Amino acid sequence: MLDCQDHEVCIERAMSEAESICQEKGLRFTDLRREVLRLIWLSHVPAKAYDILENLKGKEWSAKPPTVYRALDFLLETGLVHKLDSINAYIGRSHPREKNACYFLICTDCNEAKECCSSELSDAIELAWNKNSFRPKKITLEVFGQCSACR
Amino acid sequence: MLDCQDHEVCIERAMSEAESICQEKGLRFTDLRREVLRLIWLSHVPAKAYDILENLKGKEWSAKPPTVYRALDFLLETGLVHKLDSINAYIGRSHPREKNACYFLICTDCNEAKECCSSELSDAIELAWNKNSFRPKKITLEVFGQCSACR
DNA sequence: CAGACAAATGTTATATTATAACGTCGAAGA
DNA sequence: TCTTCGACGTTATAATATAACATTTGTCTG
Repeated sequence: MLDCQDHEVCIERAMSEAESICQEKGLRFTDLRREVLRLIWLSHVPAKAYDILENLKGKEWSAKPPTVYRALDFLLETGLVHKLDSINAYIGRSHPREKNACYFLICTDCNEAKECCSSELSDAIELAWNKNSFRPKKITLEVFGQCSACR
Repeated sequence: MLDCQDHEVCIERAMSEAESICQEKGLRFTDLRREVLRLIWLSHVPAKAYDILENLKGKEWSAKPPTVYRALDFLLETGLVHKLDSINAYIGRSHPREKNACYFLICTDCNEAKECCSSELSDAIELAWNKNSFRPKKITLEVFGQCSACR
């Protein structure tokens, strides 16, 4: 389900974009945060916190749960990753500078997740919520099904 | 945020509809399942599994986690409740006979959740996914924000 | 550069959410 | 009646996440 031609290139682009964003915002992109972000991008399926934790062990970090969760909090706040609530997993954000709400197609066969940022859809959603006189702050939209590769 | 005039009436309608549905489908609506469903409806905010567990204790049940989770599994499968993945909580389903996907507006102030079944919205979603040649099976759409009562 | 402060990380413990595995019992059908 | 299967009891543990406090490191200021 991956769209990119060369995932290595894709990861490097994401990493260097993260560098710039942190620099611009005056945030500290520490080795730990860098490594956690890289591990998330390296995974071809959304990464679970405790899997990241396992991957950190044996490297230079004293990896305990808070180690990972704090890095994840930073990455989420900075907009560098998304959390998929329905599966408790984390995925790299392809366009971290864009404010658009994103949606996810999660394949129940191969477990890959595709990030979608159709504004067409977010417009429909905004409209529907306005009718309910509800002021949306955060949208969780996760669709489970079968991706084209798995049909 | 509750729409109903008299929540007691609302609960009784939900309970008796659940009775009919189980009878029609030949499913056993046991006392435990009945009580768990009632506890979910009694809560004015989405009910957490371990809160339900606490409420079962002191009644006639030997309440352990599996007691509750098994009842919840039954209610979910039978379509009598929804699970809100983003907050790990359960809410009664207002129209258990309808197949429509439902969406939720969750107020970050009062914690109440409103169930919405706008087909307009689900159509927009279906369409968008079709463009991605993705075959949806289950949709999780949960919107956090401020409800009209809390403005 | 020293000192002070804040932010990041280390560490220990525990909270919260959920399921596996196996035993017992009773309702419903053969 | 027998038997079978589903529901529930019970014990244990897995999986996800955070609280609270200690220590280290980076940065700013003088």
